[in-house]
Amino acid sequence: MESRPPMPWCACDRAGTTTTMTTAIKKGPWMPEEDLVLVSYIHEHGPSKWRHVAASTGLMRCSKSCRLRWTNYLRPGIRRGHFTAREERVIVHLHSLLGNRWAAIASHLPQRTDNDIKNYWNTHLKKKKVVVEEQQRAAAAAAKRHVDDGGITTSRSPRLLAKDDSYGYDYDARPAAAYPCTMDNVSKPLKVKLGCMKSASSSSPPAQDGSSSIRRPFFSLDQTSGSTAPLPPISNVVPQPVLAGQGRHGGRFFHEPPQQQLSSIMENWLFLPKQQHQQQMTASSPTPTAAAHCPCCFS
DNA sequence: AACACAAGCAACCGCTGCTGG
DNA sequence: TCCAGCAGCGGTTGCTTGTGT
Repeated sequence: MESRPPMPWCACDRAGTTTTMTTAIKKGPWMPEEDLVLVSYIHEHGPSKWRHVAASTGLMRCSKSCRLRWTNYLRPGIRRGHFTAREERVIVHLHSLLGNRWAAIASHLPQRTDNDIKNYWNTHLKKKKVVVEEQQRAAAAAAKRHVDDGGITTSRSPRLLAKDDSYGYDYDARPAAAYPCTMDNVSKPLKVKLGCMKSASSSSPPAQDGSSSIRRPFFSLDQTSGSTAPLPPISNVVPQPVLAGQGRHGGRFFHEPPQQQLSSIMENWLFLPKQQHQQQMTASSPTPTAAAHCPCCFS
């Protein structure tokens, strides 16, 4: 193995490449104060030019760290915590199609970050997948024995299996504890770590279910919370996307509404049994246009 | 109550590809 | 056309928290 000098994580780690970064780059968990600085800067200038963000804010963080913190944690509209049954199914199906292309998968779940999905896959779904595959193998072996014995067997497509509850419990019966899409992401750690939120009771413990006990953050980037946030609509803060999934400015986190919800075609494909789906596609789309956008018909 | 182990997740790392000079 | 800089992406790490003994 050829030994190379370790590559700097990002450009601002390189000695001498910036004039302002004369001190060590800070690593590790972000402090609430840093979050505030970053959010304030992005509020003013927008989430771009990450190198300038790092340099201008005085944060001793490299540009990548700033970008990651924003995209994975501070960005408004992201949902954290419990994944719903539907989200799980989407992830499982898209992963079977796309593999570990987390950003592509995340583009169909715009409230989730690729990092979140990746973590969720690695910690939850991968294990489930192994269990399911083992069950399928066992079932297939049993069916084969049945056929060998002269019996009748039926096959089920993976899609049918997924439409059922193949994981052994009823997803939809589980409570969907939606994490509020607010700047609680910032205010919660602020409250917990600094205890500086006037609106939060000093004696109340942090929310355990992912929801926040903070009644009114003193600022918010959330459009839907109806808070008295002094910030403009996020459309003013966040530059409108170019084309989803295209290139580095593909706006993977800032998709327009068509990406914010699954398209009907995609929903169709994900959640309907295959035969039913194909019948529907054939009936409803005499032209190949719709089918051309359907992953299974397309392939 | 204390310790060990496991799980979850935020952040780091480095490669890749796009853009503009 | 080439090259440097920048941002995106996926893999990995290590810290924190939860759970069992």
